[in-house]
Amino acid sequence: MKNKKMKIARVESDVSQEQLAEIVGVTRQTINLIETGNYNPSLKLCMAICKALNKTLNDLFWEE
Amino acid sequence: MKNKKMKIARVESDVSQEQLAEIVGVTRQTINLIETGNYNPSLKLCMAICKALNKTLNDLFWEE
DNA sequence: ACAAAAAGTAATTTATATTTGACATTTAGT
DNA sequence: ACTAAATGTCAAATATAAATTACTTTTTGT
Repeated sequence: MKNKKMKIARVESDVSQEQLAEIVGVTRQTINLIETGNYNPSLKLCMAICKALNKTLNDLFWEE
Repeated sequence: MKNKKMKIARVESDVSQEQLAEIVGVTRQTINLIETGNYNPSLKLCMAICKALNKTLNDLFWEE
């Protein structure tokens, strides 16, 4: 289950995986895993990513 | 940082910590930790809890 | 076409979420 | 007051998120 919404939001904000990683305090690989693989990030990390990209949890991580 | 919103939603749904734990497939202690302590649950668990309580991520876990 | 930046991926290690089991405290019903 | 259910909490073990290092592939710009 790729996270396409997060990737789109990141690209729209014009930041690279590496830049986002630095902003939220994780490594580039962690960001990449969330966008590409089946990964299960922590709530804290999800929140940090949302705030960095000016989105909410529902915007980036909610699925029906 | 207690999660009061989650506790309220759970009580409104009339389920105990133990029942919710069973529904989402974790132990009672994990549910208790989320409601009481400073805890950092996984996204998957947050989603499961939201669906069990008919709420969204923003409803239960978003903070500005 | 070429170089550089960005993205994908894998193996191993480290940090921490979650489990397990157990016990103490609080709450609700009679 | 008494009992049972629900909740709070702790220590130790296990599972897994995240870090680290390193390498390959794609994209992008010139």
